[in-house]
Order: sequence, then structure tokens, then C-alpha cells
Amino acid sequence: MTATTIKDIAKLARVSHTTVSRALNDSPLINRETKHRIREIADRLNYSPNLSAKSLVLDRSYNIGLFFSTLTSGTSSTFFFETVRGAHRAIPPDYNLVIKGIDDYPDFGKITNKSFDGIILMSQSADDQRFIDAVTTKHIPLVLLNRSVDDGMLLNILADDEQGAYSAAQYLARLGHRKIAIIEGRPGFQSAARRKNGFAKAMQEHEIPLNPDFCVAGNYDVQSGYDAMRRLLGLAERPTAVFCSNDDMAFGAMKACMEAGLKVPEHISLVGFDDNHFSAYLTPALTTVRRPIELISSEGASRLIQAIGRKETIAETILLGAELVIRQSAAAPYKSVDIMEEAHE
Amino acid sequence: MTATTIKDIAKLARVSHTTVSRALNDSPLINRETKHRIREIADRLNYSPNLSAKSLVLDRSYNIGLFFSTLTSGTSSTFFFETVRGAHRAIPPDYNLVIKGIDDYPDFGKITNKSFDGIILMSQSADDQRFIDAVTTKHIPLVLLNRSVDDGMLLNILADDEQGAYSAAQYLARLGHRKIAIIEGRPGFQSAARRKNGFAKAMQEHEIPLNPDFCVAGNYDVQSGYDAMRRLLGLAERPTAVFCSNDDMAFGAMKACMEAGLKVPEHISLVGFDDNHFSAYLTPALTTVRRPIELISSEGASRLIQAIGRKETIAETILLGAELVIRQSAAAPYKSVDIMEEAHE
DNA sequence: CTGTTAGCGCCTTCAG
DNA sequence: CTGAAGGCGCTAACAG
Repeated sequence: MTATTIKDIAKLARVSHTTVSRALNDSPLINRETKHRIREIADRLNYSPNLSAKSLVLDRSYNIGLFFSTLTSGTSSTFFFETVRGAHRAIPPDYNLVIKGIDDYPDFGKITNKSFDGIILMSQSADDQRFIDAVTTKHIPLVLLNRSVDDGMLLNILADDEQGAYSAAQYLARLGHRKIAIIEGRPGFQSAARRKNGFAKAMQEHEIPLNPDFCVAGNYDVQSGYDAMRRLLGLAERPTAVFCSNDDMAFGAMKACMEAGLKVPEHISLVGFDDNHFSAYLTPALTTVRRPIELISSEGASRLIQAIGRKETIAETILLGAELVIRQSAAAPYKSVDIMEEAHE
Repeated sequence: MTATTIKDIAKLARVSHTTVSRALNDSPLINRETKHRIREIADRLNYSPNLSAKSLVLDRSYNIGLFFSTLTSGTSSTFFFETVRGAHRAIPPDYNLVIKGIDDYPDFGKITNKSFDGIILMSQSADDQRFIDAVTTKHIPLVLLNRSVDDGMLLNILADDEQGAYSAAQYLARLGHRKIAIIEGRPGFQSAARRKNGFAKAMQEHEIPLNPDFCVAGNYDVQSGYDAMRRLLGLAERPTAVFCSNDDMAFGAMKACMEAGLKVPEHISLVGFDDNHFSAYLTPALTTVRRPIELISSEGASRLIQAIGRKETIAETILLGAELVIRQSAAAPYKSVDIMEEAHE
């Protein structure tokens, strides 16, 4: 009933347990035949090494931690799924992909280089800094996804949010819109700031002043997009186009438009950010910016694995392109008289 | 630079490492004062136990495996997210929640009671049976989510798919529909079969014959819902209502309706299954069946933890209710003449 | 090529 | 209440 160990195999093979260990680890020191014989016995006994013992002596846990700022809120399901899948794909099967929220820990004492061989942090905001510090001072290999931090010697991988938002806003401007609003991302999230920057930059280049009424708060979830759009629609002078800082909020925004009897894109243009699984299936299909989340995650994971193997730290910031995907939710503006007329019946 | 161990603490406290071990584990054998003194030293040194060593001697890995049939396809993001979040919530922070796909493993030799203290299986189809057998023969505590298997002594937790689908179909029938179609779930998935059963039962009770043309294949993803609906719309005699076996497919189906110029629910009624995050934000808001995925998962996880603690197996099947959520995508049917007229211009 | 010995960090008898 | 000794399963010198 107790699991078979190398000693059991050693007895049957009439060799020492050391020889068994070496044979099973394919050491060149061992005779081909003995090796073969030992392996057959091991197979027959369904031997599988005790990872805890191995970990103890090799000083590796085989755990890769995938940390989110929190798992309880503020993470959208598509984002989460793609992140996990990307990491999972890049990690060798003998590693454990361990999902954690930073807020699981009252303090970071339990996070040691014994408990994680490496850590992937899908970081949202600067609040994660304490965690990053704890991890780096313990010399645990770390990659930072989705956010860049310049001060340190870290590997950062993220989408070019600013460029992506810039393209989206520029697209709206080129379509002829002048009254362009933005529904912003979650306050404090670096991605939110970067997207707003890109948006502002495009406005500036097209000499469109940034109307404070047209910059409304959101927090990346569907409901917040809905609420924000209602605020926008309540304005005396409505925008003719809205850049939503992510697709979830664009969904909510579209809902609000529909409820108000506005047609998208005839009465109002909408663009999103992320290009999640559902965007193409909305009616109208959502024009948005594709963010390669799964790629960011898998790239980060494989670099981490490399870094662990080579025992060296890499400090670099990798910006992955975010491209505009043109679909049906944005078009040239109606004249505003038309809008007011129809919308107010 | 090497981590502090109980021996380091022992030296400073001028006691044996045994005493330190006991003190840190709050053994009643140790004097209050010594205990206190030792703990302070431990704190000061930022001591954190080496889990591998602990695992080795205690014969526990502190790993809880959360297995999906596969991570590469066939799992929707909302489903995945809610599952992980439910399990995460129920698992004590000193455990590792390890995400795995069954198809990560060529064989199950590496899955031992040393590598996982317990396993949660989010099971889709009967193909998982080999995995289940492997796990149970190794006496690793297991809970099976989302699917029931009767032969064994297992803990099964799942939504009442049949009842849920029944309510949805009954609702459509009571609305006055007679031409009701079903877009089926992924072939081979138990949930798909159960939902179809519930649907069929409702049809039978309302004396509506099951038209084979009205039973179209799907595989739970958005695109398959779209494709299926297009097939339905190509029929000489179109259905007036469609039960989609999950929300993702309902999204796709709605898209196909819109493209065909049909209004939902005026021309055609749609209901889904799952009640995912976006359903309420569709236009029209999706009438669907709420499936408590996160609850299933957290319930499973906490039962597993209990079972591990008590070292006993619990065999039980728990069916969690799935309730109809009435929103706007289903209504009483038009007369078919109207539909033909408008749809064909 | 193989065996002996030692030790990873921790917990658990068994003595005192 | 505390300490000494032993061992969990495995790998790594060091000898032969």
C-alpha cells in the first residue's frame, strides 16, 4: 500500500539505491544494461519519484506561481482565462502552475524561494509594489506582466496600450468625429492611464480639445461601462463617438445606447479594447483593439522557465503590439441635428 | 543567504531543534515562556518552514489539483473563471491550487498521492473515466464536478441540467410556441445530453413532437451557435423559438438572427443556459437558466478539504438547482405568416 | 561503472 | 517539559 521507492527497486535489482537513482535520472555513469534492467523493474512496480524528497534535496519546488492582484474582483473572465492558458501552455508538465491572489497573503513571509521556483505576476496597479519588493529581495525569479516598472531590474512584458488606444482614437477622428468621449479604465491601474494617454495624444494631434465632460470614469467591468454611457447620454451636448477602455465596458455602453434608442454606429460610434471572444459576435460587431494577452502570458512564462534554468535574471521591457480591428461599431458621424431629433423622439 | 532553519533558531534559543519544532507547531508539551521566546526569534529571523521537508515527513504535498478535461479548447472563459474562483475561495491559503489539464499527461503515472493531497475534477465527458480510475485506485481523495458517475463511491456535485433545461423549454411552450428548436451542446458531454433530455421531456409533456430538423448540433462555443442558427434559419419551416444549450451559443445564435434581419424576440425567441456575466447586457437581454458554477466549485473544494482532513471518503451526489432567469429574449410567437412575410421582405 | 556514506529540513518515537 | 536519535526518499560527494 505504501508507494514504491528506489530502495524497493534496488533490492529487486540487487544493486544499491544510488545506482537506481542514477539509472532513473539517465546518468551516463551507468551501464546500459543495468540501466535497462532497473527501468523495467521501475515500470513494473509503477514507480514514480516522491517529489517532496526530490524537492528537498534539489532545493526546487517545481511550483510556478501565477499571481493576480486579486481574484475576487476587477479581473474579467476572458482576461483571466487567456492569462492562465498562456502560462499553462508554456510551462513544462512537471511544473505545477499555482494560482494565487496577492491578497491571499496577510504578509509575504510564506512566499520563499522554497515555495516557488519562479513567479509570474499579472499586475494591475502600483499597489503590487510591496509584493514585487518582497519577491525580488528573496531572489525569486519574477516576470511582470501587463505593467512596467522602470526602477528595477525586472522583465516586463505588456501590450502597447498607449499605441493601441492612440490608433483607436485616431481612427475615430479620421472618420470625422470631433466630439469624442472616453470611458476610462479602473483608477490606479497602469493600463487605464496608458490608454488614456494614447487617447489624449490622438486628440491633440487632431486638435480636438479634451472636454472634461467627455472623460468619464469606469472600472473595466460591464456595469461600469453601462453607467458611464448613461452619464454621457445625459449630457446636454452628447459625444458622437466613445472610446471604451476595454471590451467589457463597451458591452455595457452598447447596452445603454440601445436602451436609449440610439443606433450604433448610425447615431453613435463605439470602439473597445481587448478584442475578447465575444466582441465579433455583438450586433453591431465591435470595432476594437486586439491585445495579445495569451501571448504575453505564454511569453512571460517561457522566459521565466529559461531564467530559472540558467539561474540568471533578465531585465528587459517587451512591448507587444496592439492592433486596431475594424468591424461595425464605428462609422462617420451623423450631423448632430439628426441625432438630437431622433434620440429625443 | 541560505534560508533560516529550525536549527538556526535552536542555537540562538539555546535549545534543541526538536524543541523549536514543537514550539512552532504549538505543541502543548512546551513551556509557555520557551515557546514565546522561540517564536520571537523565529519572527526576527523571518523564519518560514521549508515546505518540501515538511511534505516529505508529513507525507502531504499541500497541493490540490484542479483538473479540466482540457485547457486548450471546449472550455468557455466564464465557466473556467468561475470554477477557479470557487475553488480558490474554499481552499485554505496554505494549500496550492494547481491547475492542470488531463491531456497534459500521456499517462497518469506521475499523479500520485504524494503529488496531490486531493483532486477536483471539472469533468466534461465520459472520456475522463480513465483518469478517474487512476486517481481512485491510488486512493487520492477526489470530487467530481459537473458530471455524475453512478458506478462508484464518489462525491459528485453538479447543476441540475435536466431540470433547468426543462424549465426553459416549458417556458417557451407556455408562451405558446409549438415550433421549438434546440441547439445542442458538445457531443459526448454529459451536460449536453442532460439538457437535451430536459428539453425533450418538456416537449413531450406539451405534446410537441420532436422534429429532427429542429435538433441541431453545437459544441458550446459561440461560433457553433452562430452556425447552428444559420442552419435553422435555412429551413423551409423555421422554428419560432430556440433553446440554446449554453449562453455562448445563444450569443452566436442571436448574431445570426440579427444578420438575417430577424428581431428577437418579436420574430424569434431565444433562451440560453448558464447566465454568464454578459447575458444581461445583450440586447435584448438574454432569458436563460442560471447555473451556479462558482458555488459548485467552492462546495466541491470545501468538501474535499474536509475529506482530506478526516481521511474518509464521502460518496454522494449533490444536485444544485438551476433556475430560469426571465429577461427579454423570449416572448409569445408571432403568427408564422407574419414571420415569413417580414423575413422574406 | 558501482557502492558507501552523508545530509537536505523537518517531525516523531523514546528517554530522561 | 526537554533532548537525543532516527528516518522520510532522494541526490551527491568520495571511494573503490
